[in-house]
Parts: sequence; structure tokens; C-alpha cells
Amino acid sequence: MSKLVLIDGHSILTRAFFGVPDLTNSEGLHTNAVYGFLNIMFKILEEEKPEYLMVAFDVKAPTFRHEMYNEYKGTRKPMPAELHEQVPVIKEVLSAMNVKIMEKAGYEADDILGTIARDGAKKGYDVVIVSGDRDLLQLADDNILIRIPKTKHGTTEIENYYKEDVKKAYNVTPLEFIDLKALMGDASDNIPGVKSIGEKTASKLISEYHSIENLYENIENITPERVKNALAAGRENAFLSKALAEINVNVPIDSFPESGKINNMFNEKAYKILSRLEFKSMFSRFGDNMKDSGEGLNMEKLLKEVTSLSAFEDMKSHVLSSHDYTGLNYNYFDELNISTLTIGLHDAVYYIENNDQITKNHILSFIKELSDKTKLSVFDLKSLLHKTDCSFDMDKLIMDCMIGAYLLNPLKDTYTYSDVARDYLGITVQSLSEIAGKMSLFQLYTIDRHKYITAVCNEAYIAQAAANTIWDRLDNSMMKKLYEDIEYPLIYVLYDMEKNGILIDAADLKDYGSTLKDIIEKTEKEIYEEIGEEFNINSPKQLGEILFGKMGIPGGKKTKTGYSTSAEVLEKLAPDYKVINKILEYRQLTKLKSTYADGLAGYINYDDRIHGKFNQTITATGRISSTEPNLQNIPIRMEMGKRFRKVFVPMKGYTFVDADYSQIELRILAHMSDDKNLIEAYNSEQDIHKITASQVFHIPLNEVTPEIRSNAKAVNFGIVYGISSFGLSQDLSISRKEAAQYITKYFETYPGVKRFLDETVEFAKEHGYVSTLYGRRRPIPELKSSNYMQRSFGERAAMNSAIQGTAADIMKIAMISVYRRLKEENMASRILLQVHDEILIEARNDEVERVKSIVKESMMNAASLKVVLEVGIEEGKNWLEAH
DNA sequence: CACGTCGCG
DNA sequence: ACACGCGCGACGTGA
Repeated sequence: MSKLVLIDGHSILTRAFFGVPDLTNSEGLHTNAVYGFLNIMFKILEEEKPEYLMVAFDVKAPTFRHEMYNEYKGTRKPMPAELHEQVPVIKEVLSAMNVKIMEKAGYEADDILGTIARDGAKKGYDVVIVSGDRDLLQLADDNILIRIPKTKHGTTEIENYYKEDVKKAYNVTPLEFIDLKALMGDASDNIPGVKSIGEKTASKLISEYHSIENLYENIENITPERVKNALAAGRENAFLSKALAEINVNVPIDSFPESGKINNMFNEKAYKILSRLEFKSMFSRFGDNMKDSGEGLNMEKLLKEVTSLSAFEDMKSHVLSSHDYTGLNYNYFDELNISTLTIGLHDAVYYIENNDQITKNHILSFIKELSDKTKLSVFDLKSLLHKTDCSFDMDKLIMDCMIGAYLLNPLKDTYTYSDVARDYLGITVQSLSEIAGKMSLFQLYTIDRHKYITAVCNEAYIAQAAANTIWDRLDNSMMKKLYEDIEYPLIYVLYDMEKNGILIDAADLKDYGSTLKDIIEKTEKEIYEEIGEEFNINSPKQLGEILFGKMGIPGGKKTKTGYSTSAEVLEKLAPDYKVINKILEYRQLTKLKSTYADGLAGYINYDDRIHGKFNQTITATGRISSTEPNLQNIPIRMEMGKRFRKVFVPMKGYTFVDADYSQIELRILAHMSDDKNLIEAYNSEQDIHKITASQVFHIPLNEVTPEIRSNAKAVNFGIVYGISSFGLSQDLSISRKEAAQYITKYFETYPGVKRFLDETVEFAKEHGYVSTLYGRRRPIPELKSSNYMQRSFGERAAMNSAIQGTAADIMKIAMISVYRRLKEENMASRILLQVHDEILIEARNDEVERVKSIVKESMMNAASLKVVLEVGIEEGKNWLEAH
């Protein structure tokens, strides 16, 4: 028998929208609902293997239903803009896939589905209806299956109902289901139902009386009294609800189930739309021939493999005579003693590998020549510097497409050649991960050299092809100087820091690790004794069960998975339960042991140094990030954690010089807001938090207590984070109202700050991004969200990004200046770490004083603001001592 | 692989 | 009535 699948378009799209986390393609188009819809549809098609498929949509036209109904409609919230924009998109995809779309003015999708389903069943089809809406259950029959998908934790489960299943689940027949709904109502569908009648009661009543008509005829016999009275009061609503719930199966349409014949769904047009939506996981449904069609890059045609010295010479002259950008990719495989160089030009891509004739030296000296004589474009210059032992010069500009693309949109998480090809050239190329899967480049080379060549050629070609576009875009966005003067030179600074690494006293680190181990074991025993049971203290789940279950402590804040056991929550309970203090201590200790004692030890190199990575394309605001390991979160606040800073030591004959900016963000706020009071406060060279306290709370300076000062400090932080009364109240453990008063007073004291923050948000709302003092941009798409929470987040992020981003810019400028001056003066001292407002330098003992003055000057003069940039500078024989 | 938690500025 | 402070990365747990 032929099978017909009918999909309730808006219902499934809406389900998908709320079930799938927010997703946007690189154009900024929201795609989560379309993505979820298609996944549900594909799953159904695989399971049912139907010959026919139709999708019904509501038409956004006035309906002629019951007057009251429109009133209920009127109370409905409008569809969120993020969902609304996806409606035409799903229709476009379905049309491209030749899927029959049904809609009729004046009728709901339900009615169309019902009409076609009944008609199809009559004609002998097996009918499957897919909807998120339980109303449809009234259509269930022996040959009409209702399938209701539920998206939970990213996986889709589908509930199935034939006639019998409806009976089992609700104890009523599908037709009686309408009456059931009429009594119990359905908030999601705006069916009011009868007040105070729930699912249980409704089900009992309908299974006994079968319809509300019959029910009301026998209303006198109904017990208990409470139910009877409720029914009597809700009579009108019951009948109205029934009218609302009943699906019209007599829509005047030509149903023609056969017109939904599935035909060539996975065609080229559909593939193109899905690639624009960036639904890569769906590409596998299309034939292999599809991937090479369209605008894909034909590398075979461009590729010229260079294997002889004479060809190498020919290639050189061709490349050097080119006036446009040259794309470059270089890799070296130690294990095989293989160097591979790929040169991308607009009309050719050369692949060169060392062999009998061409040596690694040939290749490296050609790279040097290229860097002198041509305009180079690459992806990830820092890694290229590592691979070539810095064959490039910071004073000669190179386009690093990765960095350029980051500046143009710092919100993305990768900036690979395939990303850039898609975002800036509008072409689709196979990405490295599509080519190599989870293999490393080395593995790819050894396992499939041809694929390896494709990948490196893609990169070199795209680097060359995208350079001008990225440059133009940077120019149009006023970020050319930001690239030239800050981000580009910084690549060399970060490279140097990574190469330098930092010396670790490994023995000391190990010692402290075992000290921690002992204390942890002792603490653990004590906790088990107190509680009288052994369990995994590090499992929030098990800990929650013990605390809030077994011990019966009233649970406070909840998370998605249960009660929160965070330090913040537990601390509030501490005075009453001393075991909680032990648990917090245990947490702290295991954190230190695993992340720092064991974690750091695992990164120590053969040279006894840790060579962490400093990443330039991660943060939304322009800060640098640190990974493998993260050297920007080494403990400092707690005594036990601080100890780790002692294991960071200078090498023999050297001393640490550590410099940090004092309240750089607040000073930037003073400058950017041009607030007279705040500027004056800073220029008075007094404790800023104390002045704030005195001015905001109207207290003489010498009467500001440490507590009041600390409150003022929290307010200052709050301002920088994008203030909210709620956040501040949490921080200070005061009421929201008090917090709001603090904020009001602050803004009265510093009206310029208020104006600046308002203007920053206003600008961001208008333009979609905020800018730093140096032109760095952070887009804030959340400001356009229909969700209040998201929008508020966007506002706070806008205020914070302008300040945090500017601070990041200034620190970068300072680092470049320090780096340059140390180089110029041929000093042995060098930068090792940056922690946002701090830099750590390993200074040769004879250079310490000179280094101090260079660093201090560089940092203070990195920007000239309306307030001075104060820099604290110290030296020491380990990081703790120097900070 | 997501989540909760916690280290830093 | 009710959301929530900004920016990161690493670890352990448990599905």
C-alpha cells in the first residue's frame, strides 16, 4: 500500500525553533528552526519510506472562525522575529526539494491536514501525520498514524498514535479527544477549557459520558460537587473550546494526495540552499557528484607539482613576477624530514616538496626571498613563524587572513581557509576537516598524500584570493590601522612569548602537589566521617543528593540538572553545617591539585619550561587568550593557590620584572566618557574607590570606612561590567532597591559616565556593533533579539566591550613597544607572559633597571588619555614575589 | 560532549 | 513576576 506523510509545517517549525539551540549562518540568518525541521523530516522519511509527502502551512490571513477565537488569537504573542524570518526559508528549501506545500487562505494547517488525511485514508493510503500539536490526535485511526516529535537534549524522540494508542494514553477515542480538550483546555493552543478541570478529571468524565453534549445533559448526576460546579460555571467555555479544538475535515480543496509524489529531493538546487544555510551535516544525503558541482574550486586544473630544480627555477620566476598577493602554506614533518611548500597565485598553485634535487634549504631560502619581494598572504602567521623559525619581518606587512577575518568578525570560533572562502569569497571549498577528518596533517600526509596536497593547495589559493577582499573590508570598517599597527606586529610578540616559554621549578611543583595530596586525603576522610558515608565529593550530583537529600538541607538555587552546589550557595549554609566548610575546602584543594599541580606539570618541556599558547583570535573583545596551559588564571587570591606562583621562576642570571596597569578599565572609562568628576578624581592621585565612596555617598574623604570603600569598589566594577541593579545587589548582598539607589547616586555624581554608557548602547543598537578607541569592533547581534534577556545581555556587553576592548588595545600597543625597544637595544631580556593588564618579563640581571624603565614608559605612553595610566612595577625571584 | 564548577583579569 | 552582572579556559562527572 502507498504511504503518504503529511507534515504540520508551522507546528514542526515552531517545535524545532524552541528545541534546537540558537544557530545562525555566517550571514547572520537564524537557521535553527529550519535545521530542526529538516532533521525531523529526514528522520520520518527514513523510518516511513513514503512515496508521497506534503507539508501544510497556515496562511497569515484573517480567519473567519468564531469571533471569540480571534480574540484568543489576539492574546497570543507574536512569533519571535528569529522564527518569523525562517518561515520563507523552510518554504524555499521544501520547494527546491520538490516537496508539495499546501496552504489555503481562511483555513488552518490542521484543517488541511485533516481533510487530506481522511481523503487519503479513504483512497487506501497509509497516512502518517507529523505534528507537534496534540490536537491532531483526534484524526488518529487504524490507518492514520499521528507522530509527535519531541526534541530533548538534542535527540529527537517521536511519540506514535494510532486509534488504539490514543485510547491507551488518554482513555478516550480520538473523536472523544476533542471533548477531552474542550474540558481540560490547552494553553499552548489557547483553548481555555473548563476552569479547574485538569487532565485526570476530564479523562474520567469523557470516558464515562463520551461527549460534552451528553455530559451537560447529565450534569445533575455528576459528583463530586466541586466538579459539578466547575462544569456548570464553565459551560460556555466548554462548548467554545470544542469548536476551537475540532478540526474541519471538509476544507474545499482538491486534496490529490498523489500530487505529493516524492521526486528528486536531493538535487543541486537544494544542495546550494543548504550550503548557504551551512547545514554541512546534511550534505551526505546528496550524491557525491554534487560536491564538485557548482562553484567549487577545481584544484586539479590549477595545481602544478614542482619536482625538479629546473621546474623550481621556472616556478620562482613566475611567482616573483606576479604583482598580486602570493598565498603561502608551509609545513615541516620532523619524523619524515619532509618540507612542503605551497604557493597560491590567481592562475596557478604550486606544490613543492624536498627531494633529491630540491632541498629543505632551497625551500626555506625561497620563502625568505618571497617575504622580501612579494606581497604575502597566509593563514595563521604565528604558526608559520614557528615552522620557519621566523623567516619574516615584523616591519614588512603580511596579510594574515586568520587575523583579518577575526577583526572583521571576532564572534566566530574558527577562521580557516574554508570559512574565509565562504564568508568573503562566496565559494565553497572542502575544509581541512572534511578532507582529513580527525587526522592530523602529518597523518593525512602519510595516509593520503593526494588529499594532503588538496588541503594545502586550498589554503594557499584562498589566502591569495581573499587578501584583497579582506584588506578592502578592513579599510571600509576603518580597521586597517588596527591591523597594521597593532594586530600584525603583535603576532611576532606572541610568537616570541610562545617560543620563550617560562621556566618552572618542577621539583618544587611536585613537592607542593604531594603536600596537597596529603591534605586532600585527610579532608576527604573527615568529610566521610561527618557524613557517615563515602561518595564522590566532586560529583555535583552525588553531593547534591547527600546535602539536600540525605541531610535534608533546604536546597537553594537550582540548575538545569538539579540543585546548585556552587561555593556561593554552599557558603550561605556554612554557618549551620561545619561539614560544608570542609567540602568547600576539599573542592578548592582538588581544583588546585588537578588543574595546577598535575595540570601544569604535564606541560613542562624538556627545557624545563612551559611553552603555552597565546591566542589572538578567540575573544569577542580583543583580549588575548591563553591555552595549553592557561597561564592567565594561575591562582593569586587565595593563600593556598598563591603558592603556585612561586614555581614560576626566572632562569639563572635573570630576574622577573612584572608590570601591571592600575585600574586601567576605570581610567579608560574616565577618558572615553570625558566625565569631569571622574577625571578629576583620578588626577587627584588618591585612592579612586575611596573618592567614589566619598562622592557617591556624600561622606568626607577621611570618614570613608573600609566597608563603604569596598561597596564603592563593587559599584565601580559594576559600571565597567554594564551595570544592573540585580547584579550589584547580588554582589553586595543588599536589596535590589538599595542597589538601584547606589547606581542612581553614582550616575548623579558622574553624569558623563551615564551619558557615555547610554550613547554606547544607542550606537550599538543602531549600527550593530561597538568600537574601541582604536577602532576595534565587536558586533552585538543580541541587541536585535526579541528576547528581553538576550537584549539586556547585549546592552551590558556593549558597555563592557568598549572599555575592555580599549584596555586590550592599549596593552597590545604597550607589548609591541616593549618588544621593539628590547630588540632595538639588543637586550637579552624578553616578555614571557601577558595577563590582560599585566606583563611578566624575564630580565637579565644587568638589564633589570633598563627593562624597568622601558616597560614603565611603554605602558604609560601606550595611550595618552585625559587621565594618567598608572603602572606598578616590581621585581622578584619568582612570579609571586614580583607581582 | 555538555554541564557545573572555579581559577584569573 | 522574572530574568542577570563582563571576558576567558581547564577539570571532573556522567549521559
